[in-house]
Amino acid sequence: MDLGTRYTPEQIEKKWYEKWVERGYFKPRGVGKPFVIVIPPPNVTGTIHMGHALNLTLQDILVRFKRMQGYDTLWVPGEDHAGIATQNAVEKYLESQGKNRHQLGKEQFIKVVWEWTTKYRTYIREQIKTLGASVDWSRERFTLDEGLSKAVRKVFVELYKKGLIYKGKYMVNWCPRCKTVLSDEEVEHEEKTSKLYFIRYPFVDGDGEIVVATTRPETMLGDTAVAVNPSDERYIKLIGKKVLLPLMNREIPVIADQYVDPEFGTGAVKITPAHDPNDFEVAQRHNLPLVDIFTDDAVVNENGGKYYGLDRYKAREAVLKDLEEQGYLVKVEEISNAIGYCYRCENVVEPRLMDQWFVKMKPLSIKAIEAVENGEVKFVPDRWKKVYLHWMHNVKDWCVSRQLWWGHQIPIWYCQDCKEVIVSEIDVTQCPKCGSKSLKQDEDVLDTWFSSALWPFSTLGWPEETEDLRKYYPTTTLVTGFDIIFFWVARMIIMGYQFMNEKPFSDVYIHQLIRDKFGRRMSKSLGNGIDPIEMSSKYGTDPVRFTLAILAAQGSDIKFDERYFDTYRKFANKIWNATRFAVMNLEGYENVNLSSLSLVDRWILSRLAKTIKIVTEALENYEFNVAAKQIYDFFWDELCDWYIEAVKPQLNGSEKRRIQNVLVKLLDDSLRLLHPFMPFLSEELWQALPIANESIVIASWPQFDSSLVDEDAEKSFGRVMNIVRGIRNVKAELNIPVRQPLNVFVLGKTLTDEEEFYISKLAVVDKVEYVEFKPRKCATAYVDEEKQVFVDVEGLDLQSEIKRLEKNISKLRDDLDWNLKKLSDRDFLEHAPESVIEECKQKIANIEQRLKIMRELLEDLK
RNA sequence: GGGUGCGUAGCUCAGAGGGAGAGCGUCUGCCUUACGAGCAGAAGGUCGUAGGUUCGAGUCCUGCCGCACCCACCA
Repeated sequence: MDLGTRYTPEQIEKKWYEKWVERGYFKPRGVGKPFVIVIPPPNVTGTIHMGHALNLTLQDILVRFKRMQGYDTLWVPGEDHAGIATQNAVEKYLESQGKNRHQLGKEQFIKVVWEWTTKYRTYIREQIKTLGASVDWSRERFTLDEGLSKAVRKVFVELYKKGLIYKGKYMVNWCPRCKTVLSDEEVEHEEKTSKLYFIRYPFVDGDGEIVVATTRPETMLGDTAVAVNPSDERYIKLIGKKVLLPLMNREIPVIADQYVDPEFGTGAVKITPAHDPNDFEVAQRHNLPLVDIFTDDAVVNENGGKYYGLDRYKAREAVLKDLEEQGYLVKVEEISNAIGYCYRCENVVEPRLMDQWFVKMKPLSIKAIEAVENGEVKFVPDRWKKVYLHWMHNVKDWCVSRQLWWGHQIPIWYCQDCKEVIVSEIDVTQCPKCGSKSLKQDEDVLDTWFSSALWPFSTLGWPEETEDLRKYYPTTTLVTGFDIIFFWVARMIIMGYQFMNEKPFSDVYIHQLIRDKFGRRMSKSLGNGIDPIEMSSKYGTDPVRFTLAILAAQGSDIKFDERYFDTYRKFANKIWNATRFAVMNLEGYENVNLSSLSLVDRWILSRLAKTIKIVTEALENYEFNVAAKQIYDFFWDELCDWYIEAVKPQLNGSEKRRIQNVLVKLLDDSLRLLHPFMPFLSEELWQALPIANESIVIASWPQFDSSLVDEDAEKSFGRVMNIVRGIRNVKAELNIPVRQPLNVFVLGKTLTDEEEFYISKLAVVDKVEYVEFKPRKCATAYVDEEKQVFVDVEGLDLQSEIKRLEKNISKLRDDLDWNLKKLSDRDFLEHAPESVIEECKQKIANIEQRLKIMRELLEDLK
């Protein structure tokens, strides 16, 4: 194969993916221990963003790693119908066409959404492929496909029959823009400075007034009481009196309720039962009437008197204006309070009293709590366990009905004649009680997360008892971001135990969220998003993946800068060229055993063995960054900068054959280690190696071979590296061109032939001479207790050399002092472990020896 | 009001009990039998702050100061 001088991702990435799919590599082998991941299904609203890219990359790294290790790996792909999000996206699209969903009607609208969905699913699929994700496309699912819809209905019906789903009238979160209720999790709270208005409510009997404080003056239109704390001395006498509600001229009572905090505001609260959860509860306790003043788009309704028809903000202005004019507004203060926003459209959520469907969570949470507490389901990093448990312990009933058109319609039918409520997994056409055919299905659909909660088993075929379900449930690992722990992870655990009687997965790896370089969330509105597909075509998919992996430390977010990609594109190029160099030199390669290894061979193979160990262990512990860093350092610093450089001079000699073998082994194993991170590049280059077979995708993972660990070689070559660095340093600091060959004198125990050889080549040395006395007028390159290395510099500037030596001596002396101090400390000697003390003594001996030598050298110069 | 995470080189971040690391940036050299997307060398840090534990603390504990996020029905 002919490798060009540059790494060109666009040329190598196109050709492999389809080949891999065609050959069925991404399907489970069917033998071995299963390793199963279900993808967090992307929403069909649009495109994949950087967070998906991170998510997909980490999953793919695990899957490819496990596949190479011989597991029966399965990664199930799919997409989520994403109820509100998709409906909103399509509505926006319609709007751009000058239409709205009501004009189309429900049936037609849903048709449009399906077309949209089909289009975006195709698009998302392409992006997942672009990123190289080794998912099994033959098992792709969609949360609204037939099988999953069946699962949803079955779950609903069963929960209903067990009394775990009920319908009831409660205070819910209403989004006036999306015109649907939301679960508590779907409301995002943000701390804002608001105005606190103090309003005068005069007593009916004309005897004074009571002042209430509120942030929402417009809701006074629906006030049905004023509440004070029963123990509040100031107001005790007023309890039971009636005030005249300003603007509305309604009489409402002053009541006493523990809920009121005497410290806040005036200690008197206006009670608007239909528009505030607390007020609602107060009203329940005191049998107060409810006055709903808003329509479903948060416009004042007919209960709002003259304000009828104004939206909530206009109404607020109008109410304030009138209050002020009529002298009811006492004062305005600024306070900070949390305001709830719809997580899909960012409009302010309106609390509303409505009849909705709920899932009773408490009984369902018991197993889900137990499982995480006893480690059956493990969070990584484990601090998320606390977050999960805190939520689960305080879980409230889950409002699951949505007033949307896009989603799983609730499988409940109401008989129009006998009012019977029928729950059924299949469509009902006749009332089982009265036989009437006049039935109406509940209009609402289910929360999109209801179907997501079933994902780990519904995708494997449940409720059918499929082979896949039997074999691949429970799944192994879930990889996701912390932003959906409550929405998704928690509910999957609940449903897994409820319907499969088993956990949905063993490990939950929670990765970071990707933010922009200023730490802000990437979003369309900020325009700060970085498109992974664009990055992929700009830098290559492999560099993008590697970048994401090496940034994936177990922190809580990644501040992202596009420049990172450049670093790892360079790395890819480095790998490309190192392999190219090797391949260029593999003339007449024959696969023979590694034998009679040279020093540098033994050194690099020892390093390789350790690298394999570190990378394997890191991946097993989800330490993606550690694994990636190890590969990077090993490949670049050790393999390229030292091994290949050391071996170059021998490539045309008699050593060639051995070096070829070592090089091939190094590249073979390195590319295998690299494969989960850079699948395309590793495949392309691996195919250029003489030992390649079908595909690196199905090649085996390198095994740690302890027999290759060679501490002597590491020590010996380590010294070679230090001496080489010393000589290079002399050259650099004394302005001698690196390539200029110089003579080197070695005093003390001689170097081995091999050491001498590598030093000569790597440091560009003309001649190494062993001497019995210190040579004069030479620069000191290296000194240890056994060896001293000097560089013969023509016209050595004594002053610079003295300076160099003095600098080194002073460093060494500090070093020595530190160690001496330690060793003279009785406490240290008593408490520190023997090995540490021994090490300290060793150091002192070494330093003293070196110091002595260097002082002599200095004297000599002076 | 509770909780979590983070303050380490100019920038972005690793490191989690035995004398501080990387990438980018900066400075100095270099056409060297793959790679200038490269090679060699160097400068740069009392590891936010004050205490504590320990023979020994970026590393463990506590307080404080900053930053970010999550949860919570005080209008």
